[in-house]
Amino acid sequence: MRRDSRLSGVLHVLLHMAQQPGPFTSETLARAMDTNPVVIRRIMAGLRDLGYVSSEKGHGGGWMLACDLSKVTLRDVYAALGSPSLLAMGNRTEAPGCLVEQAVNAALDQAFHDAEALLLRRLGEVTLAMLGEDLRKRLGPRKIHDISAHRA
Amino acid sequence: MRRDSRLSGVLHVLLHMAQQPGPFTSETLARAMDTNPVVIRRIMAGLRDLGYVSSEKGHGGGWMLACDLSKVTLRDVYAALGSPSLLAMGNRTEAPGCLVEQAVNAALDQAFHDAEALLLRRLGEVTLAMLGEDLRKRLGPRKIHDISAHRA
DNA sequence: AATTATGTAACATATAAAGTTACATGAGAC
DNA sequence: GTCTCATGTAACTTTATATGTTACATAATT
Repeated sequence: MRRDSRLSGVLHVLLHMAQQPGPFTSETLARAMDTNPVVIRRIMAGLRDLGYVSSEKGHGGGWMLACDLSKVTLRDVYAALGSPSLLAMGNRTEAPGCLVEQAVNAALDQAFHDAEALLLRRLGEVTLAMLGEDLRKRLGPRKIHDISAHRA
Repeated sequence: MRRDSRLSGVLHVLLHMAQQPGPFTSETLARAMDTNPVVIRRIMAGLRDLGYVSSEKGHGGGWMLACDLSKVTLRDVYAALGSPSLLAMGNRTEAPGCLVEQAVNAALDQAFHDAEALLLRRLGEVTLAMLGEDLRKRLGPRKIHDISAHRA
């Protein structure tokens, strides 16, 4: 597939989890995200390792939030995914012998680095709690739908 | 392959072309870039359409620079490639009905947009002539090698 | 007319995200 | 203790896209 949407996906999951008590099975979360339970487990694994969520097996098991939402930023979540590349473009050759290519790389690297740094800074400025606040504003009087409720 | 290296590649080509008189065949440029002539034609097509380079068929034909290098920025070259996506990440769903996902998208979009804008601004600040200047500094007393000269 | 070079379509390859299947493991229900 | 539910994970499939390659048409020079 084209662009990496794991960050978008996992944030969607976390924000849903913050709206109602857990736990949530991978099955439930996958249904809400219109994807596969294994995909959910895959993207949640990194967050569990860092203690942002916890998981329990067996009856009554599933995923639970395990962090202070005001302490975790989008950048933290990004890091939990393994810090995948942010930019779609890169240099043709990383350490070229050709001086011409070195000049090109130097110019591009600076621009790329600046853009990556800004993006990381912006992600670091937004906490999960802030996302939740924004969501409440969008909801207004409406009530969030219960993602755990499902038709057989 | 992983990251888009067309911008890096085409800049490399242009900077080589600026170092010696043309024209250059796709074959010559491909050899210098360690790639295929068709790849060269493909990435040069957009630049030709915008008048940055010209191409001639037949004997003595090939590619020539056709612009003032101090007037063309890296951003212009990027645009000539068709402005491919800059970021490797994106939203899972562009226009979601889910308010939760809308909140996530809004936060990510702002960060993504800021980073893209900065990258474009940086690319717009560097002209091909500036790249040439930087190259001359790197070369020092050395002479650039003639990419047209090749062993049979 | 032969040669050289671009222009382009069509096909092949490589990589990575996303989706799927299969099965092992652990925890509660009975 | 056994059954059921849920995660953990490996392996495989699918899809998208950049890149590489082959083939051949077209145009310009010799």
